Amino acid sequence: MFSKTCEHAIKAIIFVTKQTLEGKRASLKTIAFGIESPEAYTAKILQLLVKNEFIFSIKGAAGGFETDLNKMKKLSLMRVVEVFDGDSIANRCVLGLKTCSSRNPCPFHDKYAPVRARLVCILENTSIMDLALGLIAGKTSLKE
Amino acid sequence: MFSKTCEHAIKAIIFVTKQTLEGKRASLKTIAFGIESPEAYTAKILQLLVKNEFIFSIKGAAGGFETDLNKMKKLSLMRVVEVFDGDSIANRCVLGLKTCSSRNPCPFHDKYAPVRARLVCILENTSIMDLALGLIAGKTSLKE
DNA sequence: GTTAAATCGGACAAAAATATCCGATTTAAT
DNA sequence: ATTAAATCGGATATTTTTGTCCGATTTAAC
Repeated sequence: MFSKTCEHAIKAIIFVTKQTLEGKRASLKTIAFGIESPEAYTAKILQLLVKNEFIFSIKGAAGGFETDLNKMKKLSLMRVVEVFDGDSIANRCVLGLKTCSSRNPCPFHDKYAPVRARLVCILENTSIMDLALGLIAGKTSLKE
Repeated sequence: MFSKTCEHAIKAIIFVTKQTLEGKRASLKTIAFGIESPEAYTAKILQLLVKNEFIFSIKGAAGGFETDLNKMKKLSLMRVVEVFDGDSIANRCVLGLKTCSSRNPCPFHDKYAPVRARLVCILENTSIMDLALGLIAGKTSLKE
């Protein structure tokens, strides 16, 4: 559903938010270990999260990454997904047709449309904070 | 959602079913043109469809591909997807965790589970014949 | 100021997915 | 039997995605 890059990004921002909630600054190493993703690749993804102002970084000794908790309450999963995977979740035809729409639908369009609408709705109404809180509560996990 | 290979496969089997409904045998060329997919790649995919007994091929001059219409009434989209993409649609964790399940969920698992269940239900209850009939009725399209 | 821990950014590498090529084989039509 | 249209199957090529490397830069701590 999401690209691997997007998966890493989602896990990373949830992890950093969790750390911030716990009063800890998260280093690249800690993050990569915490979400079981390759360190170098994770570094690249964190840079993108910083560039998009989803998280911020502190350079120098004892530096790392943090989030703005109030921002995370408002930031939807949808916004993060859009940055990494564009609008493919919401718009791309499941059979790959360029011009597929309700006016010119592919054979599966009408059956899939309500599922997609529901998915988009959930993505828009789920905040990163929601996901981080579930993690802190021990109800969910980012690792095997 | 589906791999490109799976997309081509779905379009191909719908197209062949439409042709069979119209009393025409479909050649590779006709199919590739009709679903706007690369000819050589489509040939490969048709072979897989044949091997899985979703369609059958007639060799020699004036040969091509056909489907068993009664079979297409019963064949669900889900079965086709499973052959090409495995059970990833129904089971793979959206964040890529190996052991994600309702017992050990990733942060998004519980929110996504009902959407996935609905999707699987629709895939299982949509037959290839359903999709081919929509195409014949001119309500849907396989090309831009 | 020096040091060391950390991010930053661009080039590069590996792996997976997508797609092509081409000769071999089959077989319907004549 | 011959021909020609078509599938079959394995090797290969291209493209995209995923992931790595490494030197440059920043900056907090001492």
